[in-house]
Amino acid sequence: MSRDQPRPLSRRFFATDPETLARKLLGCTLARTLPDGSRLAGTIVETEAYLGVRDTSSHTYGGRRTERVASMWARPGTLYVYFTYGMHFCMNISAGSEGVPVAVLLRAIEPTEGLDLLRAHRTGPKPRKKPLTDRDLCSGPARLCQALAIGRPHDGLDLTAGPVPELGALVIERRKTSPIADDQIAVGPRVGLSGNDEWTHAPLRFAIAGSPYTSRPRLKTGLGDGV
DNA sequence: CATCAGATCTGCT
DNA sequence: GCAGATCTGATGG
Repeated sequence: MSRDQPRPLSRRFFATDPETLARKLLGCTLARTLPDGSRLAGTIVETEAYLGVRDTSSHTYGGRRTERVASMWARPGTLYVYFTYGMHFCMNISAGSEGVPVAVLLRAIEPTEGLDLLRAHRTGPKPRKKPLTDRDLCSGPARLCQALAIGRPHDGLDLTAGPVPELGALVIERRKTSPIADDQIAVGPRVGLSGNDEWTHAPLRFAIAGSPYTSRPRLKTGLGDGV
């Protein structure tokens, strides 16, 4: 409440191939304002690219176009939120161009604002055996969504548009610092895939090298990542 | 730290 | 029916 208004990125920022977008997003601030005005934010530290119709691990492999994946086909900058494993949500941002179903999965952020509320969202009503550490708050695609209170209603949200009264706001803020250099980005295979082809092992997972806020399994740079 | 089962539901075969 | 872009708590080293 006591900060500048979030400055969303333009459509142009998202209108690129998913690998490029996955790299560009690293270091950007993901800011969420709840309907009651509370502000939550964090720095994006881990992403994955999903390459669409040719990518066997993409939800749109083979040109699949069902209601569920409609947002991946939408304009770049559209939020694609899907429900999985019976209890989790994961959020992606569509990339490329309208009609080209590629996207970037947000896998982890370093929490920077609203830590207490992020923790409350993650903990829920039941007491925990061991309290969540800051590192546990947003280090995983489903954790991230739970902490930021992102769910089914947010699917299809336009990240380049303003806030929605009932849903609050969600924006990627224009970066204050220079982009993360390629030699500071750790690259590896995507997480949680069950296939066993070239796409399963393709280096499409990106993280800020050395960040302690990424999800497990940790990524090695092979270039001295400082951890 | 590593591995494993269980939770819980939806879209598609 | 069944597998799925996951997470948690428990167990063993």
